[in-house]
Amino acid sequence: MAIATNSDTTQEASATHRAYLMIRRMILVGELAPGEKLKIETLRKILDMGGSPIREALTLLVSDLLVERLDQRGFRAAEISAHNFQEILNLRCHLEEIALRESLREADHAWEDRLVISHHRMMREPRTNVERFEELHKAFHMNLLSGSHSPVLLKFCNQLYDLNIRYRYLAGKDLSYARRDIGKEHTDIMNAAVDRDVETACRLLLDHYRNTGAFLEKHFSQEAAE
Amino acid sequence: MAIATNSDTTQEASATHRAYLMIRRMILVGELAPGEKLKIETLRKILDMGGSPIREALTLLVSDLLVERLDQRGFRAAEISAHNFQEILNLRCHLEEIALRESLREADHAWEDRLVISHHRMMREPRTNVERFEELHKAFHMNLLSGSHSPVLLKFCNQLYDLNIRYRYLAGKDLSYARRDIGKEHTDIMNAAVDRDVETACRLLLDHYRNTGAFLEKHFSQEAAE
DNA sequence: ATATCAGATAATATCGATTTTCTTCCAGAT
DNA sequence: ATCTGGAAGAAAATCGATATTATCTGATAT
Repeated sequence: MAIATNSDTTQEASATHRAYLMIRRMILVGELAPGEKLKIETLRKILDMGGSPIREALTLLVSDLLVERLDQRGFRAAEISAHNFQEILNLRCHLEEIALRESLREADHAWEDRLVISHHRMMREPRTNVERFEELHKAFHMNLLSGSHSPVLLKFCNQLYDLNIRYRYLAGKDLSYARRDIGKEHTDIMNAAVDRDVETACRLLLDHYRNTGAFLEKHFSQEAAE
Repeated sequence: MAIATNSDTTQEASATHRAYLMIRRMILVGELAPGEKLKIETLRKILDMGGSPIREALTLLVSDLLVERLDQRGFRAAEISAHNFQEILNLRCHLEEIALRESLREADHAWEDRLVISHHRMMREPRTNVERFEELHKAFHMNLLSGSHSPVLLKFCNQLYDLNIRYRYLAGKDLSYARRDIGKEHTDIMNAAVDRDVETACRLLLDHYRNTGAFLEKHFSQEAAE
């Protein structure tokens, strides 16, 4: 749940956890394509470990909805679809609004600090390292909600965030933030949140998501038409 | 996702799936107490299989929030708390309302058939076999939402349903339906749903949950006071 | 030509054993 | 008396091998 700020998490911890992080990353950024068969043997060679941690990592990813399990025929990267994209976007808007309202209601001093810091870090990060920026971007959005005392709700939001970001990667790393002034949007959201202006914060947050959503949707339609 | 109507699912399928169903059941009905350590070796003997399927089943249950994984110290049944109970109840109300509205918006003929049938089966079932009744009860509630074309949302509702039912079992099998006319409540909900009366259906459904919630809450407080 | 079946092949699922990691408990030092 | 260090034991995590199950291929029958 915690958003790691340094990325060498991959070195330590258990084989299962390493496998989980690496496979998850590969699916999110599209190195493993949607629908692609995930063979244990292949992954074993890539990750250099036994089958058990691989299987366990894949099992974890199944419940993240990033991997699908086929009866007794192994695993594959989850399929994508325009419908699924819309569903994720829609659910995210619903759940994050609930979480944001609760977060602002419960928010304390520590929450405000976390929010400001993560905003600052995100703004300072150059867009050159896309994955690094996305990590900070996610941290900011999750911190926005982190005042909420609903771990389950936060878990759902976290999951949906990842599912969504995957579509963003698949649409192409470069074009994601081309047009809009993303920086200002984030700052406005943060300010409304810090002011505890619930209605404005919710409106801005949902607009933020829906705009990105509409943008990506357009991209997918173009792609489908080609 | 499909609600099995016959319960001998336990015999067929993979070892992993059997382990999953059995451990899940044991946690839901309270045979495995909240916080209880789930040792692989112990479960191996009980379920008579190797460690791998057990681990995999436990991993699946972690994402159902029915099992907690402790760093490198194995698994245990998820803890319970009044706060967690309230969170589940609250989230359920939010999510099921979203799902019900969508379900009624999209509902077709097949949905209506499913709903009526599952209602009928639930009403016919004697309360003597609690687990069997709970299965049908769940099927009814899930069918209510099943018109929705949001598999992710339905998955969340399904998960939350299980988390909630666990508290009901823990509160004591007998007293769950003591006072209210549960039958009528369900029938009223179904009728409003079939009439596509969205507002009434939502109101009745949420009242239904909140009443049961308040009842259980009272029970837990009493228990805590003892 | 198409469909069906059997054998061969490949991949998964599962097991039993090994390695690693935590926990406990006791001796010795402060 | 309390704290620290370090074995011994228990448990989890992981590996390599085996048993199962699905898939592919080609031959035969329709």
